[in-house]
Amino acid sequence: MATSRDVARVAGVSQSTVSYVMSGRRSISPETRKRVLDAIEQLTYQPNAGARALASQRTQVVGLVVPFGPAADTAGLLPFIETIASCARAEDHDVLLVTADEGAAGLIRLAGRALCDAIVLMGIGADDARIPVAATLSVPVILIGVPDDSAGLHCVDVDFALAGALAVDELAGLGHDRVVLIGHPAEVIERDINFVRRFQRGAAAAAERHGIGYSVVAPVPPDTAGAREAVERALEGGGLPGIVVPNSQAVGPVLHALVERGLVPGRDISLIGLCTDAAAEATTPAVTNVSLEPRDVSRRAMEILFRLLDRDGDDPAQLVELIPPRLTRRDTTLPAP
Amino acid sequence: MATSRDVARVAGVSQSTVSYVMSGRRSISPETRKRVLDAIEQLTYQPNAGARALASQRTQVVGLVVPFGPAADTAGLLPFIETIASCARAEDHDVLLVTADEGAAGLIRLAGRALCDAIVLMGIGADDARIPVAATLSVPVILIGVPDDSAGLHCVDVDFALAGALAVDELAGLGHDRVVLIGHPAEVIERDINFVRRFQRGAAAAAERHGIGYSVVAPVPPDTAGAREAVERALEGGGLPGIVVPNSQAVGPVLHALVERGLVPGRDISLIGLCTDAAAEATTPAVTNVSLEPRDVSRRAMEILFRLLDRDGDDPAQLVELIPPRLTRRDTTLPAP
DNA sequence: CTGTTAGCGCCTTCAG
DNA sequence: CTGAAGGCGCTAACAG
Repeated sequence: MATSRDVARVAGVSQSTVSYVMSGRRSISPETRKRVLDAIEQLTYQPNAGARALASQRTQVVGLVVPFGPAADTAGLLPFIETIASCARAEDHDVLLVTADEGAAGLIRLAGRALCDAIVLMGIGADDARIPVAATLSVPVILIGVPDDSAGLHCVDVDFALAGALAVDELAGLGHDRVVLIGHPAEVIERDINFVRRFQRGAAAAAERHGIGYSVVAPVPPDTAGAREAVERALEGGGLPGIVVPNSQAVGPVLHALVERGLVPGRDISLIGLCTDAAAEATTPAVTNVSLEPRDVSRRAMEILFRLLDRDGDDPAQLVELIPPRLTRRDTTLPAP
Repeated sequence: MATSRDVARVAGVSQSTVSYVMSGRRSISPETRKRVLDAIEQLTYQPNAGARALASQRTQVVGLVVPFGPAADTAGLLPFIETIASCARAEDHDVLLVTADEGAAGLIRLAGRALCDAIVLMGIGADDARIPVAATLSVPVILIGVPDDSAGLHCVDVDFALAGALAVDELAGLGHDRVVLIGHPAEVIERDINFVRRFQRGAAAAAERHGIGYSVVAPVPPDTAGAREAVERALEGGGLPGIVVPNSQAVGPVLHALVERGLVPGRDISLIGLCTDAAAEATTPAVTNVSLEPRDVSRRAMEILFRLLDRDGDDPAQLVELIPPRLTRRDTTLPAP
């Protein structure tokens, strides 16, 4: 495997000149520059990442801590990972994947061994033991998700309170005089992910504003039986509530359970899901949804992270950035009155 | 950040002794050993990954090339990634994630810059341009998936031919006199992933063995309309065929479309899906399935990879390893006659 | 504009 | 059983 010294020899220059040609950190005459580039091509030279990291103190790697394991959001994770990887590559960085089961130790390892220049931390709990550790690391950290106390770390997330409000506003506008949240799965509630509360708070506040009823059915196992029972309980209050399902997994089963009872969403009753647009379009019928956009959130997170890495760019002023979701009317809400 | 020299100074030994204590590559007296370990703890020393890689020529990193992008298997990927990450950690390695859109250049980068010691390559096409490149790299490569020509590289995959046979055997045993494959989505066929053909070949051969009819409906968009039309065409042949859906995404919609037509799977007709057990249990009703086990495949792939990395272990004899799937009877196949 | 030089932090042979 | 020393390949002062 060729080294920069080999390149230097072939090009008839000093090794440091090769380095400078590659980094562009000082001006090089067109001729030598060309000789070096030719030699690089001829030898198919590529710089050794370890050596470069050692000398420059920068790895060009972003550590990504993903919430795999039992409580993983079994599918919703991929768009995050994909977007983060592609944003990283766009800035000439790679992504080192670490699973959350290492806990805070994983963070310490990433930073302590200089495996990466920056860390993206996902699956944030309301009271996450990793946050205080993350705050002391020698590398910038961005959280995807918002803990109760972010300890001075930057966070990005969907504005779940707004999401709740959007859903309830829509249902109130359609004439429903009460709304029911067919809630999050047990595991999410147990892990005390903050967005559950944020969503519910936003929804409840909106309901109050509109002077309509508000209740929650949770937890809901995302299967047929769980959905049936949840629907049962949702309908108990009498009348025809507007239903909100803030749980991708449960949207399908809930739709099903309604149809089973002879209630056709979009004709007899309204249902709004909290899920990506792609997921919303895949159900039958397509569900009116408030969209989470993992790609937008990830992109913004990476923007902030790279701003943090550039010493000359100012730190983003806001510590917590909430990406506004949007509501898209599809086939499961009543026609406008 | 503490270095091994700091540790050496605190412990009152030479720097190389620190190194030997950590690697265990030569015997150290219990006392010095303890002094060193204490110093390490006191300084919370962690070795610098770049320096170690530079000196030892080993990065302790596995490169993972995933088929993100338009044609990604939108959810089925996660279990692979998760298992690969956890197997890597079990061998004290990390995972560097690279997306397939870099193509062969990504492989060259991974190996050429010494970013990793080994590569796992996923999303293998029947005639994949990356294979010949991968075969020339300076690091071991394992393919998850089987190309037409593996160029001497090791591969692991599900035994799709056996999967097809299992499904058809079961349907024949239940008395169906013809089977219909409601096939793979267009994108998979276009990319010419090998397993489509392998599955169909296995299924067709089994049908012939049993002397029953065999036909394929494809491509099938994994949505309601696509499923409806596919079911329509599947039923055209007359009688009640046994249906096989070798496409996780399509199982739900196809079930739906059948029910819409008044055909209850498990009572009026048989349907077998090709999907993970988890996915099979999540449908309504739970679908009899031939299971793909991404975790088993990934685990085996990592076993082989680490065998390839240990110079003393012999290379696995077989270049291509096919993991046998298994059929689990659930609620969408007719009771045994 | 270019070359020389001193490390970056660790591994590993060689001496003792 | 331990130390000293050279080098892994590159970056970034420091000299011209």
